[in-house]
Amino acid sequence: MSRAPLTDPEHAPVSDSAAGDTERALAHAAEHCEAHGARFTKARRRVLALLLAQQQPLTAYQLLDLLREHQPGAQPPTVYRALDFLMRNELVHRIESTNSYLPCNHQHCGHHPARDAHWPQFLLCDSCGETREVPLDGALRQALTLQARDYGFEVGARPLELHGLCAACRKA
Amino acid sequence: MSRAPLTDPEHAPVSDSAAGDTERALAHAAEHCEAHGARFTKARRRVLALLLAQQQPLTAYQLLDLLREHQPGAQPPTVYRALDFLMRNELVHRIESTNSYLPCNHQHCGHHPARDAHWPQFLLCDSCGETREVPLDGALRQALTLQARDYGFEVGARPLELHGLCAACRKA
DNA sequence: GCCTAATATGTTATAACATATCAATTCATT
DNA sequence: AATGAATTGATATGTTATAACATATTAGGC
Repeated sequence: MSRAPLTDPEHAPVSDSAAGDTERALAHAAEHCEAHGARFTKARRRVLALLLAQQQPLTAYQLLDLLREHQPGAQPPTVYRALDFLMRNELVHRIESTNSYLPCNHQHCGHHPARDAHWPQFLLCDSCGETREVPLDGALRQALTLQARDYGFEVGARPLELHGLCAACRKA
Repeated sequence: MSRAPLTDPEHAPVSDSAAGDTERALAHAAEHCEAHGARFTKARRRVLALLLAQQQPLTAYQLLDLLREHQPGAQPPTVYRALDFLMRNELVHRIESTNSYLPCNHQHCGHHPARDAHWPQFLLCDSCGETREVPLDGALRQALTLQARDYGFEVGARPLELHGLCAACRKA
């Protein structure tokens, strides 16, 4: 897999609005953890901040490389533990088809008041790598559930990963 | 991941009907390859036979262990090359969420006259591990396509992996 | 039949992704 | 401060997959 170049939020120049978004997302994460009695430690915050600074999902080892710029002794378990914590707390998603991780955008899940319970869906562009998290709409959800029922199967709310072409890449 | 015990088609006793199914599937594969100018070699046949003898998907290294019973020098590339070939020729599928491989059942794809082009779907039981390949029905297919279109996204015909509970495990 | 180009396989090594284990530290609570 | 639970550090290892290069096999033209 070839992947795009990466950004370090504490070293690279970022737009004010992007930095503001990151701050807001970190503040939201801190609140969310507090509310659930989970400890949003420095290590966990740092990993989430690195993910938030990217336009694309990162693999665990890309994240590790970035982390080592601040924390040279970081090892794989450092990253994987932080990712496990963040995933358990619905702050990060894992994309199985690309072994990569990205921040939850909170559009699909319980953190967002207007949405049903967690059932995120990802649109993955096979051309540019864009990975977009969108809510699973009712019609699709129902179609999934019904088709599964034809086979006596009850589907769980695992993220769907839909590969294809994003709007920009379709034009080009 | 814990996995069920495995079967070696050339050593273990199997029912006549299962053996017959395997033979038919191998014959079908041979024809299919012939028709496409692809070489269905001994190595490839052996790997497909091992997969056909299982009730469940296998990982590449489980397959390697089985392969080594006949072919002690087999190495990872032996298995991965055979799997690549079999996947390119639509004879085997890879399940991304479990890093495992299983034979195509030909119910969903061009090999089967009554079906549309390749768009398999898998129902994966998180309790017993059953992995069932079923055709993606029209309603679900349309719902997927339409929802993606809302985001300017064009979905490709990649297999869907739906996790949940099979009928037997729901009862229990 | 023989040559040759293409395809497939053997072999070694390594890349890429992830977890087990145990010791040391930190933290919240008493 | 003492305790127990959660977290982190550190080392090693497990698991999944591919790169790179040598050798063997095969199909097709001569």
